[in-house]
Amino acid sequence: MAKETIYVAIVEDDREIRQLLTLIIDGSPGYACKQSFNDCESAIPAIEKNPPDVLLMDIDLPGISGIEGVRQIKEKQSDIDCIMLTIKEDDESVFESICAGATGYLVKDTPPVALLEAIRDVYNGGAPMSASIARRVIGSFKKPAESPLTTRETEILNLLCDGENYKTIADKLFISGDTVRAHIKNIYRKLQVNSRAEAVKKAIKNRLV
Amino acid sequence: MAKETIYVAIVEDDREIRQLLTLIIDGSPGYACKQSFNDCESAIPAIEKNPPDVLLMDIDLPGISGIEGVRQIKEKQSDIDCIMLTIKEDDESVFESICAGATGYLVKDTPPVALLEAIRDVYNGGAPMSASIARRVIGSFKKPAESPLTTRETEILNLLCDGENYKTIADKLFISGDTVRAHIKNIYRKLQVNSRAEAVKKAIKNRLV
DNA sequence: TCCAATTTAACGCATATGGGGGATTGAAAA
DNA sequence: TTTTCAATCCCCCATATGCGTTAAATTGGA
Repeated sequence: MAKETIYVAIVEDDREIRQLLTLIIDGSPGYACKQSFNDCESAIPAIEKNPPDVLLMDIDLPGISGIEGVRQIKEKQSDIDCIMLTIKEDDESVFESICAGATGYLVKDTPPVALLEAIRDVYNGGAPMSASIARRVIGSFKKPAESPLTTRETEILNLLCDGENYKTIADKLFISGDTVRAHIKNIYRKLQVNSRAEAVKKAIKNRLV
Repeated sequence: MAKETIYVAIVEDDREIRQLLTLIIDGSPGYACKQSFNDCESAIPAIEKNPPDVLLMDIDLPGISGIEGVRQIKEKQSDIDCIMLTIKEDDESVFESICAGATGYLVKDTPPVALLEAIRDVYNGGAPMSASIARRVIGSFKKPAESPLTTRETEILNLLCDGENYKTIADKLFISGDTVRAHIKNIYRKLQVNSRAEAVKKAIKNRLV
């Protein structure tokens, strides 16, 4: 399995980096750089005609961004594994890329051997990420330690998120509807919202539920 | 930096695996197995007194589960990096573990060298994951390709999630309030909900917004 | 070219919701 | 001991919401 050649395509606007990447890939047995491009505009139609196994995509490109490029390519050719190359690893770029369909995310100073490993990894069904990026992704799942809400309020917020109305919440908690209303008023005040929809949104986004 | 010794603790109920892990770790320069335990009940107080750098936690334990164990340990000692060891890699276990505070997630047949790498990686701020698990985590960010909603409905759903009322939605889209209501009825039918709260919840959870 | 889906629009009605006010109890903190 | 806060309960009221029903214009395929 590790013997077959993985075909790679590169989209990178810096000529030196592009040539360096091509050299690394073509110079390693089991890897071949099929195509390389300056920008998404030329890459997208060419890749559609001649799809690689793995695509290395620079995130910062003139014209169509790497993120948008991945989005368009994955739309049509979901079987191509895309690895983003980046210098900036700010949250937005990382998560936007992932949402767009990227399966790997490497910082540009990744050493050649790690780059080749990442290509192999993504080809074999993995999702290679630089250490700090993996930590960031994992971290986005953790719920914030402290909530401004009391336990009772959190309990009610949960039922609120399920679309229960005041009466059914009251019945489930064995309290009066007016008490439920009182709690909900406090919840809204603490979350700084003034409707159920906003409360639900904030609750889910902030992982209060 | 790579010279200092990383102190590891192990919680694993299978005696053979536990001894094997201990041997691997203690037999490798730069690693030391500080403590090992059968179960969380004995591990939690001991770890609190004598905290390791990295904790290897079996997910399937009698009594307190590995996930719950990590939750309790991270509550008090958030600086300990926890790596889950597992045979099952079903979605619930993976995501529950991550939410509980685990930063790494390895399948049990991970080769010794990869295990040591993972320990080093997590110690250096990474988040080591087996290939299939990383892919799963990344995959959870991708929005489902097809939504049952039309573009107009999605547009309205977005405003709905922001807590806008019918009138303001109507104004923003330059249509009548009744039309907004009509769209929302269709949205509710397609999402199989019957309140705004449920719609918002489903929209966010299914990444329709 | 015609059908199906989408988008637009309207009316009536029962109920849920959100905002305002005020009050009591018990427990925990200062 | 006093005071704060959580949790409980009550009232009024304007408006938003959800449901049923109907129907036009538009659009995109088949």
